[in-house]
Amino acid sequence: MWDEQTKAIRRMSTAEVFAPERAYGWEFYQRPTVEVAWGLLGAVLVKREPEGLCAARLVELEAYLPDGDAANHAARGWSERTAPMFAAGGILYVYAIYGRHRCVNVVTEPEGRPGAVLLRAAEVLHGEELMRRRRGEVQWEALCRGPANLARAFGFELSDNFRSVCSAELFIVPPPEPIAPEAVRRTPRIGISRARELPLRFVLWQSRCRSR
DNA sequence: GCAAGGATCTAA
DNA sequence: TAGATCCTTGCC
Repeated sequence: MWDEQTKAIRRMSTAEVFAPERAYGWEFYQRPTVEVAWGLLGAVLVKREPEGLCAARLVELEAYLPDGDAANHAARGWSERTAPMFAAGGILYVYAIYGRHRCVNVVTEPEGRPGAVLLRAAEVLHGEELMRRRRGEVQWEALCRGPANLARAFGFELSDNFRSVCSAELFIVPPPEPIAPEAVRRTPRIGISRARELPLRFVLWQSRCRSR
């Protein structure tokens, strides 16, 4: 069940898809969170490290807004944990949840406005072997399915807080072609108790890597 | 269906 | 400083 864009992107060469010069810059992230979320859907997260290159196409995201969003960790103001969200967009906010897990967000909006986009699922394009070393023997579809699984496959840790997503080692490349709005389904966010009604989860519905 | 388990927040 | 909470996962 491949959609056309997934097929297209898998045909492209490593150099075409994973070039840092094609990546989003600071100005992209320092905009309203929902706009950034739209721009990140179908985009490719790339992480270069000594052990190898990891790349995956983002297919499921959640927006956490700076205003009127009780589910945002930063809704009750600044804290040590949420400090990255108050910085200018274009860095990571990583937090621990339920003991063993990590969740990775891309910080949005200008400095002082705590917005973020949670990375919930992605289709692996490169680095499958390295990800399996971290995740164990799971199917390709499941490598980056679910926020904590994505974080683990990419090797993100709490120490990656404040890390730039506009560097040569970590960046996000826009989709080769615009995402058709009808390919996207918006739903309430997963696992939250407050602000359940807001349709801030964005899913490329055809993807076999979206969470269930 | 629910336990595991760590960091953080809140109330005291 | 104790107790609750939490943007989850995988095993029962």
